[in-house]
This record gives sequence, C-alpha cells and structure tokens, in this order.
Amino acid sequence: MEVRHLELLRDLKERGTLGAVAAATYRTPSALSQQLRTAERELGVALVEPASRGLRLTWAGEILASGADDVLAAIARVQAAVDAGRGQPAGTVRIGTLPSAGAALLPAVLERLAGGRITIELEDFDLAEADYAGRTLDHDLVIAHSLAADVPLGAEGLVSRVIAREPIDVAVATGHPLAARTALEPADVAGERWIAVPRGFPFATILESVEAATGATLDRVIEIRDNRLVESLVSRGVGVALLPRFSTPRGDYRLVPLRGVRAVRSIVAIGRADRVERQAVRAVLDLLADVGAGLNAGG
Amino acid sequence: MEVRHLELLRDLKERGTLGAVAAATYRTPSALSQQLRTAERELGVALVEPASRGLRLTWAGEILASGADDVLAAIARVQAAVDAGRGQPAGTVRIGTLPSAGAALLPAVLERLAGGRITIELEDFDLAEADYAGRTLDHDLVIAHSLAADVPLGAEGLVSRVIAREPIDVAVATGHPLAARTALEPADVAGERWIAVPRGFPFATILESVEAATGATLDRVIEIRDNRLVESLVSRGVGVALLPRFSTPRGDYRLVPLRGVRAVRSIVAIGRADRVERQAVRAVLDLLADVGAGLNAGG
DNA sequence: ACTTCCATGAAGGCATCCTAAACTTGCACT
DNA sequence: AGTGCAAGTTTAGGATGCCTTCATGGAAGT
Repeated sequence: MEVRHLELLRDLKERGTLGAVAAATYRTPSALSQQLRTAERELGVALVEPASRGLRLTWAGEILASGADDVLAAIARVQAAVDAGRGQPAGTVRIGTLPSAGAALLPAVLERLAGGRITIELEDFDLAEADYAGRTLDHDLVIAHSLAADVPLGAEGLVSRVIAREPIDVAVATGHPLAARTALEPADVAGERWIAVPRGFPFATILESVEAATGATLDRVIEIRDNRLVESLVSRGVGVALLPRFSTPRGDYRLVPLRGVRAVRSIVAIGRADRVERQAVRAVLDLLADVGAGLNAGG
Repeated sequence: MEVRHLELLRDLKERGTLGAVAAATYRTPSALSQQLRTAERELGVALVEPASRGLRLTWAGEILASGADDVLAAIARVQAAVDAGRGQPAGTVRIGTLPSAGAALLPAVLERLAGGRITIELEDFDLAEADYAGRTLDHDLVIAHSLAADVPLGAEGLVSRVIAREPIDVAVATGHPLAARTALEPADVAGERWIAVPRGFPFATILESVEAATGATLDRVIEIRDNRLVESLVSRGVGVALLPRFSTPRGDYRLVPLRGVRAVRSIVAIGRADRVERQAVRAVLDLLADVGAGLNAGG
C-alpha cells in the first residue's frame, strides 16, 4: 500500500484517463500503466478495468482513490508542522482565478506579500461555475464564485472559504433614465434591452430570476461573456447588463443595486485539503479572506 | 516528505538506536543512516543529532516521528477498507502475551479461529507491567495486564481494550487451616508465610496493600516470578501465595478470594493504531474480548 | 476503412536503495 | 592512559525498480 499508488488512483479518478494524469505529472502513460499493475499485484485486487476507450475504477480502486485524500492530508499536516517550526512560510503558491475577482483581490494580496518569502504563480480563466473545482488539480488555490450558495458546484469535497460576497448590480449608461435611481426592482428593468451572458454562465441565473419575478421574457440583444466587452457596450448605450460591483472599473455608466431578487455572488477560494495544509498556502488564503472582508466593508 | 522517512523516525524514537531499528526492519544501520541524510536534505532541516553514543531527535525529528502515527493509521484504514471489501479477513496476526493470560485465553481463540484464513504467530514473555507497551513494536497485539488501572503503564498512546478483569486469589495448600474459608481478609493472611514476587513485578502491589491495611510486614520466605513454581511450592505447604484465578490450574491447593484490598488485575490487549486497523487484527481482538467476557462470566 | 485516442507490452537507461567493509567517535572499564 | 565495545558514518558496488522509447492492439468517431 504505497502512497504513490493512492495518489495515482485519485488522479485517475479525477482526470479520467491515464494520458491526462501522465501529462499532469510529467510522465508517460506507460509508466502509470505499469504502476497500476504493480499496485494490483501487491494488493491482489483489480483496481481498474477497461471501459470503452479508457479505464474505469473498480470498487477497490474507488476505495484507494477516496482514501488517498486522508493519507495525503495527514502527510501535508506533518509537512506544515515542520514548516511552522521553521519560521516564516515560504515557497510558491499557485493561484488560479476568475478574472474579475482576481483583479479586485490580487493587487492588494501581492502588495501585502511583498518582502516575504512567498511567491505567487497566477493563471486566470473564465469558466462555468462547476468547472472551477477541477482546476484545483493544477493550482493550490482557485478563486471561484458561486451564484446560488457559498460553495461552488462541484467543490463539495474541497476546502472552501468565502472571501467576499459581491453584489451584482445593473449597469446602465450615464445618460440612461434609470441611471439616477439608487436601486432597481425587477419590474424596473424587465422592459430594458439586455446585454446578457450565455445560459449556464455567471449571472445567467439572475436574469432568469428577473424573468421569473416579472413573468416577462427579457430582450437579450446579445450574449457575450467578457465583462470588459460588456462594459464598453453598456457605455455606448447598447443596453443594460449585470456587472459585479467590486471588480468593475468606473466608466460611462453607473452601477445600480438590484433588489427583489438574489443578486449577489460569493467569491470563494477553494483548494484540495492536502494543498491547503501548506503554511504558505494557508497564509495566502488568510490574506485573501482579509482583503475580501475589506471589500465587503469598504466598497 | 516520504512515508518511509516518517516510519524511520518513529521507529528510531521508539527503539532508541539505529541498530535496533535496523535489526527490527532487517536492514543495516548504514542504510538507515543514509535514509536519514536523504530525508534531511529533502526537508532542509536536521532531524537527528549525536548524543553521547547514539542519536537524539531534533525538534523537527520529533514532529515527523509523532506525525507518522497519523499517516500510517490513515494508510492502514485504506488497507482495512480494501480487506473489508474482499470478504473474510486473512493473514498472520502476531500476538505477544504474558504467559498466564495466554494460557487462559488463547486455546479458545485458536479453536474458534480454526477453519478461517487467519493464522496466529505467538510469543510469550514475562515482564514488568510497563514493559509490555514496547512489545507492540514487534507484535500486532500484546496481551498485557495492569494492576492499578485499565491501561498498562506506558501504553497511554496505544489502542487498548480490556479483555477481562481477573481476581487475584490467595492460594493455600489443601490441608491448610485457611483452605476451607470462602473468603479472606488482609488480617487473616498477614501472619502467614508468603511466597512472594520481587518488588515491581505483578502482584507485588497487592502484597504491599495487605501490609498497608494491617500494619504488619509480611514474612516473605522466598521471592520468585514463575507461577508454575509458585504453585508447586504452595502445594508442598511452603507458604501461601497470590495467584490469578483464571490462569492457575487445579492442584493440591485452593484459591480463596481476598477481600478488603484491590486484588484484581485487568487483562488488556494493546496495540499500535495502524496495526489494529487491519481487519484480521481487529477480528482477533474482538475474539479475545469475547473469550475474556466468557471468563468473567463463567469462571 | 481510416484516423484518432487510449491503454499495454518489451527493452534499456538511470536513479536509488541496500549491503559490505573500513573508519570514527564516545563511553566504560582496567 | 590504554583497551574494548557500542553506535553511527562513509565509500564503493550491486540489485532493484521506476521511467522512457518504441511498437502493438482495441474502440470510437468520421
């Protein structure tokens, strides 16, 4: 029963194919195939079985895969204890983030990290809510968001921490009649022309709530994802749109709070238990939470 | 941070010297010395330091040593889950036991194990109470006893389970005036000639309790350890002695209960957490507890 | 039928873990 | 002080085992 094998099974379960695991761990599929054989020989049980083009875990494989988390977390705790005894946390923390939240949070984080021995490796990606969880395989921390709850879809088994709750406002061009309002109800905006996001993407559920609350079908003049593009279209008066309050820069538009429907997203940092045990990762997570609390308090 | 290194540090802490660990794991001290270096290089911390003739763990070494238990237990749980999924527990269970309790318990255990796929490897040793804990390094289960409590001295960090509580009776030769009594008080036996055990060995504390209760100093005509020898001396009328009720065979003497002082020992099975996770070990432990309960109930 | 994707198998390179033997250090005993 | 012993370390060399390369065989999709 070797940790290497537990890790392999876990990765295989998560990534699906030997090739994917091989790429992620900088080895060849052949190596992993041989490791699987070795593990099966040592345990005397089949761990995988062929399934269509790839592999499927057997019941024993599932047991190892799920047990791996406990074992790796225990090892990580020991490592963390050693790091703690040695003084300041150090090392590289790999962060993956959705762009808008990253823009709002990371400058302050990097600033406060300056001078320390922690370095940050950053990647950003714009995904559907449920896809952020998978990125924790490649990053120590992933800054995701959740529209309906405080844990993003698919992140149930992971460590998660709410960094901030960010209101989603209605962006209207400066000259627009609604721009002077201090708050809007669904009925106020049901007749507007909307710059929307595709179904399944962030904020789409809020638009659907507006439709549910008013009974109307919104006039979606265009569906795009990139917030920068949305901002410029709103500025030109093409329509109104939903934009997150903290991570939208000033421009020729105003952000007006939307009341009467749940119009808020949770910015959540998620990560694998074993990764989060690392002192450096934990320190960054604490910092994120602190900066996030500042957003909620200060605006 | 490799499990092999954690295990090495744990063993080193327990056994004290590299040589002892090497002997126990069928390797040479040289191999272990090299492993220690490798671990120190990988962690960037000193794990051991020379101390008089041997080694002492540094703070970092202590952290690894104590963290090892968690990690190994987590691994053992995974193994146990696989075993459980595979059906009947199997394998070899190594038991160490104090002779008297072994004689009382193990025949029934072996009988009920017959036909199964568990084999027992048995060793017996007669030790002071505090020395049994150390034997869990070499055996999966150790049957020890505790005179004052339900956990033997030194077994605090181990898994322990009380198998039986065995009264310690006064053995008197058949023709002796006290042989007809159904119970004895300290005052009844304070004036007898005693076949005693050396100080620090089993039952010595009971004799001291008798002295404390009566104020007398017992007449210790001889001090020996082996119960078989004690039995034969009692039979010849050399004196009276303390003997455990369940594990003393019939002979030319009677066992008379002693009242007024705590005259009972707990038969306790102890073992390391990671070892006890094994299905087969757990099965044997359950069996021991069951047989032990039968002793207490039936006599 | 062809291509693509995925897993597997054999052969060989290379790291690493271990043993053996000689050396060093510290303690105890005379 | 000298000897002996116990424990750890060092070096060299051998065996094991992990991984890569290259080649093979199925299973889907086009």
